[in-house]
Amino acid sequence: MVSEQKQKLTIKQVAEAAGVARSSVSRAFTRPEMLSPETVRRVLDAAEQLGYVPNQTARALSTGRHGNVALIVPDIANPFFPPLIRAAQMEADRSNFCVFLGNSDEDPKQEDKLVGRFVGQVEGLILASSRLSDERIRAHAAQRPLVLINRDVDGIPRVLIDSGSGVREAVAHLAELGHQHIVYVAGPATSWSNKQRRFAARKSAERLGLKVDIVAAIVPSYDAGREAVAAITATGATAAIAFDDLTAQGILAGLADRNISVPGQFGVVGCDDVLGAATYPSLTTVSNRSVEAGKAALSLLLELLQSQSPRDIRYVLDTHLVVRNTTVGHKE
Amino acid sequence: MVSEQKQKLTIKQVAEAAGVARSSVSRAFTRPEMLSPETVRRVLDAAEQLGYVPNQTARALSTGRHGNVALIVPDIANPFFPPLIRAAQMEADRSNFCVFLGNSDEDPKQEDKLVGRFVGQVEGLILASSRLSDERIRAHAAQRPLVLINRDVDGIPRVLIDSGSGVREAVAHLAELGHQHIVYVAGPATSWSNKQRRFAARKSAERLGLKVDIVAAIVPSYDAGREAVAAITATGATAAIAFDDLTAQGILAGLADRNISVPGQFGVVGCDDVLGAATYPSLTTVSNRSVEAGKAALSLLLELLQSQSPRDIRYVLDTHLVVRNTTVGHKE
DNA sequence: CTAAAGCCTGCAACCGGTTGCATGTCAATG
DNA sequence: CATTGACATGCAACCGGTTGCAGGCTTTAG
Repeated sequence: MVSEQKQKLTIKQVAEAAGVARSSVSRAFTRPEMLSPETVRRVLDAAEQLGYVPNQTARALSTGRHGNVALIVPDIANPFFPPLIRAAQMEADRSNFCVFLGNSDEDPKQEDKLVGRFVGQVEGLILASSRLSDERIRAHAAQRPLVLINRDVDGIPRVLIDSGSGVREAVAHLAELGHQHIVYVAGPATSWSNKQRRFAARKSAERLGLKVDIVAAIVPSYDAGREAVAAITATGATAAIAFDDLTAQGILAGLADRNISVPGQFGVVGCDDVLGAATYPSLTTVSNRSVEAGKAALSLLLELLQSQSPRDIRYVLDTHLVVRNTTVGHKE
Repeated sequence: MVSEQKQKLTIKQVAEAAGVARSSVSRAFTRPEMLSPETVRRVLDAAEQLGYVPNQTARALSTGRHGNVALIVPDIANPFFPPLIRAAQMEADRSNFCVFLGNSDEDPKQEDKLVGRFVGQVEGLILASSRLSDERIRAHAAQRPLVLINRDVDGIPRVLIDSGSGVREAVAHLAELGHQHIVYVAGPATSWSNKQRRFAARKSAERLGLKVDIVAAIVPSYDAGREAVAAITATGATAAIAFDDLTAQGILAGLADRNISVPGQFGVVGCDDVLGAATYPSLTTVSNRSVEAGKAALSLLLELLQSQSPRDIRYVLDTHLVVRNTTVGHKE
């Protein structure tokens, strides 16, 4: 029976109950092979009986291992992240790690502040789509093992979702459909993914002889996409590739406001495939590997914690175009 | 200049640099009013110059305050939770608290395990839509301040989103439209919200003289909703109220598969308003107060940590029906 | 001018574990 | 039978702060 004590259970009471030294109790938990099986059993029994559970904080203080990691994302509410967070969290769980979650709100200052708050209590951190400067990232990485997701900084272990491949497929797809002038609706300037997508769009459009314009949406959101439509139509393009699905969804709404039919008069492609087929028309988009990315980043971090090998790791996941109904007509 | 030292900075070095005792350094940070302004400045300068930052773990060990709270949800990827998590996290942030995030995966065992893992490192916990038994919740609440979201256990501080009010409005709305037989598509059996919604649906349907059937979807998800459609149509009802928007969205898909038009032949109402107007037709649903709930729960918890007053708090947020196009025709 | 009252600051114990080293026991070995 | 070594356990220092208490110095009151 676990008695409802006032939380006063320390290693000392267990030691007394089992008739051994405090150190033996400690070892019974952490290195039982050092003790005789008989002693281990006696200690464990006493602990069980008292309802003792080792104090994680005290342990962390003397060993330096907290069993915690931190994960910082720009916006939890952006549907790209929850599956990633979930995957990371479950992976951490398998190794009995706890994860701190931070929301930087797309703000480098806030992100910096969060890192500072977390760093003293974790063994390592993961920054997803970090908005920090390379310099700050390097500074933090010097303090603690650090893994990046969707951010490419030399020498820092990173997991990258290569949306370039999917975007190239998207451009080719649009070209095949006869579009000759497209627009890329950009996301946050500090976003690595955005740079990558913009570059891929421009590059492959040029190669295929398409004209391409860039329109900025700054913050990736439904509203930003909706507002960007004025600028988009002003370019005279006949199709848009948006930084992400949320933006694309906003664009769809903006086009509907103007009675421009999709895909008839205008084609739209998203990125990240976070909406499933839930939009109307269902969104053609670039597939997402966020679950794998979250899982990979976490296990990479744990691996780094084990072997202090500071190898330069760059793990890339490629993507593909998922064709739905915002580029090609349905039911025709 | 912050030198790139090996993390060896302790209170001791600062004490030496400033020419004071360790205790004075400690006080300079925690209770400057106890020291002469001159000393405080000297210590802070030295600390600044060395790049010293107090060790949170050591501090937690002696004070018992970790500055951490834990938040456990059944499924991060369920769009109901991210805004709630985000709100909670930002509220914690305002008080310099760090938040551990746990994903119970809808599994009581897992939830229990997570609580156990977190409890040693946090000052308090928040369980959102807990799947634990009342008994377990009480046991945990006895150890640490604990706030529930969408779970009503006597004596445990709780924040409840009263979807009952919105569901009643939904039933009235359907009755007004002429529906005489509706079905409630249920969610997880252990979910308080589910019980509440089912009860409200049944009760107000009876009062208005509608026939009501219950169909189970068990796990709230798109797929579950889609699969439930067979059972739904089998009842002969002409409208459904789903446990949540995800389920409702699945139902829309299932109905489309069967070429049943919405809202013409069948009416659908969701709950939680997590999809905005993104479905097609846009979903009539019950509004959600998850952001407020997250924020309220966190600040309630922090408040409890301050004043050890074990009052019985029950904070209720009411909801309303948001009428869109899955119940009444659009463009007519 | 002396005593009482503050105000600062340092000492040392403490939070609850972990771990290097020393000690003691017992069996294997020469 | 004495020596060596393996093994099990205890001692005490340490992780990096916090805090009750006491002492020294200055200020205020008598």
